Amino acid sequence: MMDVAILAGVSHQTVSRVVNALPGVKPTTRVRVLAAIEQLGYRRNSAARALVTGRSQTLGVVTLNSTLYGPASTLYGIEQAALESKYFVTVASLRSTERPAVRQAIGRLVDQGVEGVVIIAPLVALAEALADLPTDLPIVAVEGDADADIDVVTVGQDAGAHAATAHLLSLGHQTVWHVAGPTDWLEARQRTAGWRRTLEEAGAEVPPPLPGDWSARSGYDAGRVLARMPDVTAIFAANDSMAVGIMRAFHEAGRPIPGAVSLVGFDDVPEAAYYSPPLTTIRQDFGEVGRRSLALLLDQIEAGSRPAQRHVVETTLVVRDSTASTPAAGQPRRRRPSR
Amino acid sequence: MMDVAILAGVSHQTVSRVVNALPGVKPTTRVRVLAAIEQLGYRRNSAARALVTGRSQTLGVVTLNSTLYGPASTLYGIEQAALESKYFVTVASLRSTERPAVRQAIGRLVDQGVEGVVIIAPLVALAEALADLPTDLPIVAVEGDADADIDVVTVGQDAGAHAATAHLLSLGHQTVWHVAGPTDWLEARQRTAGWRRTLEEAGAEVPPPLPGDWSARSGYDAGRVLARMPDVTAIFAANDSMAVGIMRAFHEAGRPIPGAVSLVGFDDVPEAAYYSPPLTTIRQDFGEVGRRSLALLLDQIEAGSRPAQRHVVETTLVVRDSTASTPAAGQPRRRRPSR
DNA sequence: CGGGATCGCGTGAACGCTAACATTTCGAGA
DNA sequence: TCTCGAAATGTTAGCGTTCACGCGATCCCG
Repeated sequence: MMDVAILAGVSHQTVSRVVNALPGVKPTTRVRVLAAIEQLGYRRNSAARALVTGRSQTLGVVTLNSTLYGPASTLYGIEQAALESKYFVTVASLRSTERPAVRQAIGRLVDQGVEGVVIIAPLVALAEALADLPTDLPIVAVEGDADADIDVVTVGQDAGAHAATAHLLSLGHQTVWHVAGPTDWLEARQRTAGWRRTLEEAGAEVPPPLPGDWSARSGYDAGRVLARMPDVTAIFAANDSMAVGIMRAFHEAGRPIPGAVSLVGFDDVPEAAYYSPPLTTIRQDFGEVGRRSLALLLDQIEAGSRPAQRHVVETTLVVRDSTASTPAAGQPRRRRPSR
Repeated sequence: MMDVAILAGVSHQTVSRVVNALPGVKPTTRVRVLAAIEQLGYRRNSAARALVTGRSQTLGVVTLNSTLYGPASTLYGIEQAALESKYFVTVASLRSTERPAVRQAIGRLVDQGVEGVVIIAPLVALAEALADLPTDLPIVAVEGDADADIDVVTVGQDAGAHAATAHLLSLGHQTVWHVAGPTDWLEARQRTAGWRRTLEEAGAEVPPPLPGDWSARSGYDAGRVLARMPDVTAIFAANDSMAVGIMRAFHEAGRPIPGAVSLVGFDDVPEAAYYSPPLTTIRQDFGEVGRRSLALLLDQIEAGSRPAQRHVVETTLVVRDSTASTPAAGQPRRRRPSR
């Protein structure tokens, strides 16, 4: 910066004013400084700036497994929104779902000097892990516990699960079976709860949910069990990947979907419209989740402490071909993928 | 730090020595300092440290669309490896595939003070964009151009495409059709090239490749075209998502896979084993790509300038049920997903 | 028992920038 | 022409570390 100042024949402070676009610099000197900057290829040192201003222009994102469609999409949404607001995003992946792992990840980010953190780790254990955290650190939890005293952006899991279950019931199914996600994920619990509530309200029998871990493999395992049970006519899978496994298992068992069994997934991954059959599912707007999270986080950073807020991003039921009315209406509809 | 020093009755420099685990501190004073740190909840300021050391402990990752399975997995691999080496990872997504967008993204990261950059943006335009970059910035390109004078970690696209095509030919197919990825992606070009080479070497006819954009939708569109052509018996899709769309189109057309047509994908996404039919595909080890990229980058940072290196991560052909010998051998095999 | 090597720790400066204040320059009105 | 205030620019200090020294205490060996 000093070099630029000398070359432009001004003081370093004036250079600072120019690079920060502060007022009070005569246009002629401004261009002179700009020219010097250009000539020397000067870039301001962010570390020095962060040191003196106390702001790093960096946000942290803690994510459990950024390979899954949901977290990856949310991360993408956050990053795009951060770009708009001139913030950087640094990521920290969790190695386990244990409480110390969460603390450690956040600790790492704090050490690096992030101004705030978004946690995309919808774990039950998270609420506890957040308890013993520096309270002055702005935090937003995606899919976090509503009871915790922090900002939360959440997807309408309950409403989504309700929509899925009600859709199946409205098609005439006596009840709906459920292949659940891992029980230490809040989303999984909420989807299960929404499913159960809907069945109870409809006076339908509530069969035991089958355990899954989001993977197609676990869906397949659950599907093999369900395919052996002749009275199963409707299934709500807690995500699309498991639905794929279920479809596979039923295909192998010779029980057509939706001919014999109707199936609803959750997520609406980009491929969902092209599965065989095209999958009826609950669409989540992950991009919106990312944007809202960031907005909330920036608001906290600006405004300082304030009452915790809670945003809900609603889901959409996307009806495709994996659901049909019962009793099986003869030949399955065959139509082109809708989307 | 000064507060800690005073509380422990030492100088700030001794505190620095303790937090950096440098030798030359008597064990008794070390514990005293540690106690003071604990008591005051001291954390060292990374900005100050970065300012004086000139090292930010931060790496940048430029990615095109971190929602796709490949980039997301690679990013995950890089982050995990960076964690091992005590580095942070900040991400910068590209908004377009244009050359200035790449420069801008890297510029952003440099402004933030990253020590090196991994570019996961296998674009043809990338090689050019890299040309006018600060040469002293350590860079590794994932799937970058081999001709460029930078480190490259690449997947054996050509070998993978060869394996896929040769597998189909070995099953007795006269030739293999190809649904390609976007032409501005290097990977897409290389897969197409490997496919073409294999056909030519085998003396098979080379049909025109159909264009795609990685999405299931584009695969479906291509599949609808191919399904109308009775002489098509084997297809190589440039990724698994497009293969899903192709499967859908053939299903609708009443042409069974693998009964009438054999299909091979590329990537081996986690769901591939559970599609209907389970998809024969080329597995890519994205985690390994991430690890290697990071190793190369750290090596550059340590060693300074050195001749550009080139690493190839090989692929594996995973044979499942979407491929069969021709002429169609009657009933398709039905077996449980392998994986 | 003396002297040099080693150990343990402290002092001062510097990293590159911005905030706060001080100073100069300039134009307008009396 | 002089005065005065606003605009433009400069000066100084300090952000929290680490680095390069320096200095006294301790140790070992002849």
